[in-house]
Amino acid sequence: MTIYDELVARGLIAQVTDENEIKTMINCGKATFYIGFDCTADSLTAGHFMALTLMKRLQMAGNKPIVLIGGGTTMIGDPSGRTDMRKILTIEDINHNAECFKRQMERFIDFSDGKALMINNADWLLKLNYIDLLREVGACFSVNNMLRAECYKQRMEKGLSFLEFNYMIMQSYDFYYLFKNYGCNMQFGGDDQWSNMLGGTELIRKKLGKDAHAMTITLLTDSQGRKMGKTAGNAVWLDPAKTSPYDFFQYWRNVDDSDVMKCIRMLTFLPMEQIEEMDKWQGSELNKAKEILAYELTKLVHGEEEAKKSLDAAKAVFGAGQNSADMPTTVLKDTDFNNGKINIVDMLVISSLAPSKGEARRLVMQGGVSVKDEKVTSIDLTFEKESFADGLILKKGKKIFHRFTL
RNA sequence: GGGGGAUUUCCCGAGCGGCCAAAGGGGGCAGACUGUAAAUCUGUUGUCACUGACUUCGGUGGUCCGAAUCCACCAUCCCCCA
Repeated sequence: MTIYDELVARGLIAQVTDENEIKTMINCGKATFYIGFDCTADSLTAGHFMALTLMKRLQMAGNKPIVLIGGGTTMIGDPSGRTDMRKILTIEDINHNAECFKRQMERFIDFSDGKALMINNADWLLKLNYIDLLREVGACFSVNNMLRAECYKQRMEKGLSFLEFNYMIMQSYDFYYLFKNYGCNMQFGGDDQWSNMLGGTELIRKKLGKDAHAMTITLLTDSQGRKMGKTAGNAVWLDPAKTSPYDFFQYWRNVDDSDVMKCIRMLTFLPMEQIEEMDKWQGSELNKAKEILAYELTKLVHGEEEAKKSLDAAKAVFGAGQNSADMPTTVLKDTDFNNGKINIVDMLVISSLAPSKGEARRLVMQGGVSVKDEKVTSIDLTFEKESFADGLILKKGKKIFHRFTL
C-alpha cells in the first residue's frame, strides 16, 4: 500500500489541491512539506498530535518535513474557527511557548542529519516592512475574495479586527517564503486552515508562476461533532506536567464506542491489516480496542514505560487488586492533620479531587466517595494518621482513584 | 465624525429598585442502569465556620433605608449613518 493510499484509508485526508500530483509527490518521497504550529500555549495538545503523526508518516515515506513554529503569526492570532478574538500574547510568552513546543517535537520527529527542519517564522515576519509588504504581497490579494473565505465568515457577524484579518496574508507569505528559500512545495494543516493555505498557493502562483500544493487533515471530531482532545473545555496536553500520562491514558480509554476505531485509524501506527481485523469488534469487545488505543497513544507520547505503568494502574484499579503505586497520589503533611486526625472533606480538597469544601461535602452527601471500597456516608468521617501507613485508596465517582500516603 | 444598542454566575440567556446567589437551557459533577461506552431517569452546580454569614451581575464613583436593576464618568464590543 502506498503512503497516499494509507492516508486515505486512515481517513486522514480532508481536502487536496491536486490529488494526482500530490499522490505522486509523496509516494515518491519528493515532497518537502510544512505544517505550522502557532504557540498559543506552553504545551502541544492532542490536537497537534495528529499533525505530528502525519509528519512522521510522511517522513517515514521519505518526504522532508518542516516544522514551522509560529513565533511571528502568533503575534497576530488566527481567527479561523473562532467566534471571538484571541488574547494578545506578549513576546516573552510566545518565545517561551515556542521553546516548549520545540522540546516536545524533538522527541517525536527525527531532526538528525537534516531529515527535518524546524524554523520559526518570527525570523522573517518580524522584519517585514509594512509598505514593502503591501506592495510586494498585498497587491496579490483580493479583499473581496478574502471576505468570502470560510475562516472569516463567522467573524463577519461578530466582528473581525484588522489585525486578525491579516493572518491569512502572513500565513500565505510563510508558504511563499518557504517555497523560495527552502524548496517547500507543500503545506499541510487542519481542515480549518484550508483558506489560509490556498492563500499561499495562490500567492506562489502569482509571484513565481509556479504550483505549490496544499492538503488538509480531517479534524478529529467525536460522534457528536465536537473536537476531540478536550475535556470540559480543557485541552489534553502532551506535557506530562500538565496532563499526567495516566490521565492521558484514561482520556483515550474513555472515548465513546463510536469513536474508538476512528481514533485508532487516525492516530496510531498500527498496521492497516490489524485495524481492519479490529473493525469487526462489537459491543463490549470494543473495550479491548479502547485499551489498545490508549496504550498505543500513551506509548507514542510518553514512552513505553509510562504506557505500561498507566495500563497496569488502570487494570489494577478497575480490575480486582486495587493497589497500584502508579495511581495518582497525594502525600499528606503533618500540617494537614489536626490532633492526629484528618477529615474526609479536607482530604478531597487537599488532593484537588474537589475544588472547594462545599463541593467536597456535596460529593460525600451524594454518595460519590468511597474509601477502601466502602461508601462514605458522613461528612464528619475522620481518619487517624496511622490509617495512612500503607496508603489509603479513595475513590471519587466511578473511575477516579486516588491514593493517600504519609 | 454622528446616532443607537450591548456587557449577568463555566457557556448561552432571563432579570429592569426589595420576594436575587439571581429563571431556563447547555455543559460539569454525583446517584441508578452498564462494558472505565452510549442513551435514559434523578439529584446537584458562588465561597465559608452551610437552617446563618460573606463575595458576585464590564470598571470606578454616586442616589437610596435598600441597586444586577436608577444616575455620572471610563473601558470594550456590536449595529446604523458619514
